[in-house]
Amino acid sequence: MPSSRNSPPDLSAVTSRYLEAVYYMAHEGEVARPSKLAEWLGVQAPTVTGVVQRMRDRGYLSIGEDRSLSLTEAGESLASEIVRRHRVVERWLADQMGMDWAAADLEAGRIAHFFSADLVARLFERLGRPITCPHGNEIPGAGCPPRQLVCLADLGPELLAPIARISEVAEHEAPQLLRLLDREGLHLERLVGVERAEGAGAITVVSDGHATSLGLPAARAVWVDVSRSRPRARTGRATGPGTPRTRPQAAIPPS
Amino acid sequence: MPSSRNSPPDLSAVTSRYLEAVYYMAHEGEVARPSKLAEWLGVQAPTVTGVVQRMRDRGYLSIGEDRSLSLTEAGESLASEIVRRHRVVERWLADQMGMDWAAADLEAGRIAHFFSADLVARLFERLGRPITCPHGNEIPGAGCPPRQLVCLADLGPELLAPIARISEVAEHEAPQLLRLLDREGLHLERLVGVERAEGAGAITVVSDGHATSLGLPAARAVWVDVSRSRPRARTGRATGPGTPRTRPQAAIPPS
DNA sequence: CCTCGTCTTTAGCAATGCCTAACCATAGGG
DNA sequence: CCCTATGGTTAGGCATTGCTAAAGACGAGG
Repeated sequence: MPSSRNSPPDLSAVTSRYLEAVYYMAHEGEVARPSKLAEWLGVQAPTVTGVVQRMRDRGYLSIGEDRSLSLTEAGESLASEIVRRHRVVERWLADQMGMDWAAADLEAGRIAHFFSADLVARLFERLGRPITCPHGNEIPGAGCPPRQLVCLADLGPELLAPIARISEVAEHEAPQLLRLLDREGLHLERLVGVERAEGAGAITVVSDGHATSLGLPAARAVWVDVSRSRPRARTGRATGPGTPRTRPQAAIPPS
Repeated sequence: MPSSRNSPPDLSAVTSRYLEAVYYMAHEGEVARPSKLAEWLGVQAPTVTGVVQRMRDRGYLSIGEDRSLSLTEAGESLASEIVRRHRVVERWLADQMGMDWAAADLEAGRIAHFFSADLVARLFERLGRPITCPHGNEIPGAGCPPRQLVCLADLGPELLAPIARISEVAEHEAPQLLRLLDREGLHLERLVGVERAEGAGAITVVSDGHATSLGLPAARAVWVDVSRSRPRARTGRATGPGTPRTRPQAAIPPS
């Protein structure tokens, strides 16, 4: 029993990060490209070329005619396990270690790759089998019930709906957005509506009488669950039982 | 602000592990040698030569005439911070994640290097500022009160003393020892005494009427705190208040 | 003294992952 | 039609961390 180092190396941390990044982009409807990866990971373009080619040779992803990257079935399955780890660990950091979203996401991205499957399973159980990460992205395999997500940029003016998720990509690219949302009280589960001025390139988010202006990129990063929406009373009183489309929803954040 | 990768590389995980291993050996009175490191780390000897030379060139350790390795002041200080991380994380894994000692030690050794200082500090606080790792080794900088440790192989027959620590080196080299101790009820804080047969190469550990035979290597791995010892009643009744040298000590392990 | 075994180092190679410099290719603008 | 900007790749290094094979060093035994 001399060695334990000769086995074909599992996923390296770097490869895992590439898989994770491509997964996020693909699942947000973006086209994953080498340049985006380079920016996401903070490395130079040629580095990406090399790693991506190795990943292609190993069957984790394919490179399209137009240089777009898409995960193979094997890569997708590996990536979703990686994302699962990331989000479970992130949940722990945010819920039990008291870290803010941005810090928890960053730290989880660094350390989660090294956690054993056993430890992740224990964390998952002890956290009460959470179904999303702290900012609402689903934990793969955790049985998240179906949601109908619409970003604020696309939310019609006649609905109030609870904030359900902050895009992973936006969070990565603009962590200050998280701080803004926090300052403005726009937390998960908060019931919000949207108003638009003529071609202003921005929307106004209204919640409980408080209004906040968001630029379009930010408005595309915040998603509400319209399967739990209610019609919006234009007067500001939003609590009349007027045809609640689904179960009523408290406007206070949980716990 | 284009780059954040050009800075002089911090300690790599591998270098950290080398520092940690040398630290353990030095603090257990062993002479750290390349061959021991190779075994400890599960790599081949030439690999050790290379890494150790690099570490010497960077001023982390010095290589003696006789090939013995000793940490420099800088190396010692880095190592104690690494050990601190390891033991804090280990404590978390054992206390809150329900992992057994062997698994917690292994996992901590793999993941602790990647935890940010901030996260380690948060863990430390939330664990109630523990002063030792789960098997009694001091957490550097945690203010462990002074102890007078003696290994079972050296414990006189006239004393009962509480088990205070299981050697890190022994644990690494013979994890099955931990399972044995657990099976036999020899937990931390358990009051034990020792009996010897003539040159048997083994001792008998007696605790509360229960006796366990330990070989010498194992007997050298288990340490008791004689600053909390009491004289031993030869009859087997060990609970008379006969001149308790210090505060009395319950024989039950804590929670 | 020779030999064997153990420990260590040298030499040489490979995989990862990072970089810079330079080259290619394609899409627009003029 | 050319020129340039953008995005990629190729070429060529470098550091780290592993490996094997082989050589040196040293002590214990015959």
